Amino acid sequence: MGRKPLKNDSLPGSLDMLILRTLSRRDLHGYGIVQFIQQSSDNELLVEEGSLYPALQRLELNGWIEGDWGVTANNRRARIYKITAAGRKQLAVETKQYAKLTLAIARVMEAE
Amino acid sequence: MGRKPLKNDSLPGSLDMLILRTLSRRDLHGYGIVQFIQQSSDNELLVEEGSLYPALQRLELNGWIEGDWGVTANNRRARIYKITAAGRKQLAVETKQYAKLTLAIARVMEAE
DNA sequence: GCCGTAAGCTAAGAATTCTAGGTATGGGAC
DNA sequence: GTCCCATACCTAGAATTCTTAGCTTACGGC
Repeated sequence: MGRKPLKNDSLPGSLDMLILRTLSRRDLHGYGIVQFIQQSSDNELLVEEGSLYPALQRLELNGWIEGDWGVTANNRRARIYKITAAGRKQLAVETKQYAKLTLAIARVMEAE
Repeated sequence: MGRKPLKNDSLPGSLDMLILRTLSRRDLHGYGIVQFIQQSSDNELLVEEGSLYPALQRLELNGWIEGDWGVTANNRRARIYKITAAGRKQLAVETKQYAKLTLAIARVMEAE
């Protein structure tokens, strides 16, 4: 099927929320975050690594996530990220904001 | 109430769709498009003029809308835009894409 | 030993938005 | 008549985010 995955440039600004939400479930490394988002979106969302790593740095700078070097299940060296308390608050804020925004857009799209 | 309108930087990429959708209902000038989006979104979406006019130029360059100088109901000189056939096709494409994207995001947000 | 894959990273460019200005003019208040 | 507000258009520059297109390291199977 012609199911090209959507790049996230269709909707910038949602990447932070997706990462925070992913980490709110379990600690994970960058590569794993990409895979989780891809799989849980039914292979429709593709996060480029060139978007991901800068995003992780952004989030860490803001104190919303914390990364430490560790080892994955496959015995690979990786930077394991976990969400902070501030990150959970931020996730709540962004989730709410996103809902408001998509509702507003839906209103415009459906107006007479 | 503290109802600050959302700027559209929360969701870039949706502006073109909103403009096309607005013009798919009636011909309108830029200022009127801003007002329509604001009102139909219940005052939650605020399109800055610095975003709008470049967007209109983009859309016209792509052949999705056409503008002509005219006069508004208030006897003001204004550039009246109308959507083209290609613009309607593009609107359909973007609407579909947007639905796909928000569905994919919802899946990630709700995954276990 | 080789190679594919997991895993991390960066630089340069493209695209879109905001900020913060500017211009022009119609109509109402005075 | 003059002033001012709202309507209406526009642009330049900065900021942000994303993509493209690379590079690097190291595990484990063959």
